Amino acid sequence: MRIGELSERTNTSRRLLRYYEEQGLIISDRCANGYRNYDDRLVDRVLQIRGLLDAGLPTRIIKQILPCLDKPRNIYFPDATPEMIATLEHERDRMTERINCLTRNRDAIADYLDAVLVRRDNRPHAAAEASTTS
DNA sequence: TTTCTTACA
DNA sequence: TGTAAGTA
Repeated sequence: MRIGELSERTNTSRRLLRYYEEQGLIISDRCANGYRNYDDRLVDRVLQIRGLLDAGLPTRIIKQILPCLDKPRNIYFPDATPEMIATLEHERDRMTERINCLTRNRDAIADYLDAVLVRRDNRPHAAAEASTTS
């Protein structure tokens, strides 16, 4: 498929797809006219890259660990250099920290929402609620 | 019409 | 990342 289709299927701009390729995150072959041609499997790969990017990983790290995250991973794991292990452990911890941070902020927002909504429900104009309660 | 590259914000 | 220009 050409870049336009991959773009639609992954909800990723053409600009970004070319950038990912430039960073070595994905590859493509070229048609006679110079147009990029992508394998169907790139759809999942791009989605995975976006997920990693959302998780806060920089593209240079993603480029390193992407091959470690491929499907038939557990069977063959020859890509376990000490450096790679260290990188993965570091990123794993970073993600955990990020998750904790997100959790705290989500809870803070949830608490605020609860307080605001409860107060609103207890207001006098809430006739139904008031009569039922008293 | 779609894609390409390069360059600027 | 988006957008513009000039092509093929």
